[in-house]
Amino acid sequence: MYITLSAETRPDPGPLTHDAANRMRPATLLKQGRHLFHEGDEVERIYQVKTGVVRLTRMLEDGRRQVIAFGYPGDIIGFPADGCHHTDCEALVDTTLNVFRRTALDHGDGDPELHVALLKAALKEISEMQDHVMMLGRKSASERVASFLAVITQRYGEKMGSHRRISLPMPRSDIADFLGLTTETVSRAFSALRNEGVIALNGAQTIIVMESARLQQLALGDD
Amino acid sequence: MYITLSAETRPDPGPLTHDAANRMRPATLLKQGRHLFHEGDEVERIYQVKTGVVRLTRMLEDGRRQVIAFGYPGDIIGFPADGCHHTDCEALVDTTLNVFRRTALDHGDGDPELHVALLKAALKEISEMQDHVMMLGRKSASERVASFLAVITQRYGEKMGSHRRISLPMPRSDIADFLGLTTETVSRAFSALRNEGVIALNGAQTIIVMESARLQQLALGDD
DNA sequence: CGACTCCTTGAGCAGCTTCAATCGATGTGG
DNA sequence: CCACATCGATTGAAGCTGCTCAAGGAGTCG
Repeated sequence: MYITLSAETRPDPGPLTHDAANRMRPATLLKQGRHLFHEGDEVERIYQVKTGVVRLTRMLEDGRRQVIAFGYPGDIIGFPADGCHHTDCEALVDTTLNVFRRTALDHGDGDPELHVALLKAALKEISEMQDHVMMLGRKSASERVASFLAVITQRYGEKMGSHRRISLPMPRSDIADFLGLTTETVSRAFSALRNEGVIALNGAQTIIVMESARLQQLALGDD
Repeated sequence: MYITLSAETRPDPGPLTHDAANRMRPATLLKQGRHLFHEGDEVERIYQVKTGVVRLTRMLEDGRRQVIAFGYPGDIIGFPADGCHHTDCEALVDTTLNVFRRTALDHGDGDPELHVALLKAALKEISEMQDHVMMLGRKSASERVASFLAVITQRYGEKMGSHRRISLPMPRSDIADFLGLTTETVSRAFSALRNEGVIALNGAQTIIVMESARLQQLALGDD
């Protein structure tokens, strides 16, 4: 999950293709808090999130942390670069994953459709990452938070009459490390949105988006 | 070109593979200042920079700009997402490019090696982009500038005794938009490095790196 | 030489971070 | 069932980093 605002809804988060589904190993369960892999591990498998949410992080020597992405259902996780993982991956909630062999990237495991699908997924990831770069490089704190909420709402929000409800499985610190901010700044931005009536908070995890159009405006700096 | 610090030197920036080279169209020339494509254009071809340097940018409605990447020799440019370009691409100097059909992504244009090579290039781009995200999200201005110079030095610096020389084909404003800073901040960071004897400036475009080890320390926040 | 563009430097300001205290939800033991 | 401990979230106050605005310098091209 990166910060991409687009009009179209998310494609079916099911298996890559019917054929691809036939080739993959049975889904595995990753319990909340458990790591799927660590930075530096050799890449042996590639995963697609089936249900749940995972977090991809990278660290600097001195402990500064960046959340690279959140993996939501349908997202492909664990693309290798020179053979090893460059992020840690941890489950934010109990998560099930479809598993593919790494070799599927080289020759598609005899399944050209799978190969093409993986390439497509990689291209989508590049594009979404570009949005994330734009956000980190050029958007203000409040714009970043609005962007984050707008994307989650658009992709994963449940309709509730004219409103939408989203649940945030990650703590504020993960959101902060994703957006390049501190937890305090994220919290203040949430409060500001609440005070303006754009969102309502129901505990820290559940958010009612009252004015999603306004949220998208704010995400683009249209204030 | 993203901000990746790694020990190994850059692989041969020649054509993807011998076979792939045979399949591609003859190299084209893109004069300095000319656009290869614009944001929103339909993707018809994919390019590999042969000589020269290009700049990939993305804009926000209100004019804020982010340089997503610089394309140096060997880099693949123009990966599509839902069929169209999401960045502008402009040549910073006269540039030659190898050209591939977009369909090479779908079925390799009958060349499986090419298909694999493109996928590999996409995976590398994802990894480098992750470094860029880490930098924008968590590094200070001086660390970003040091990272930028360290990478350029490592990959493209010419040896000059114990020093290395690099030439920066892009103006300060492009560096600033790449690093998520302003030109003034970039300029100040350059001056600080000069005052500390880490680099020497020979005009604005040519830089002598006196202490590249120190530069890499600074890039990682080891000050 | 003069005009232009880009780069550098300075001064003041704003936004975000840091540090610190409080609040609120959750869970545990008495 | 309540008191209390714990952890995350929120809010406040002060400080710092990087931005804005402005002026001057350096290289380039007519």
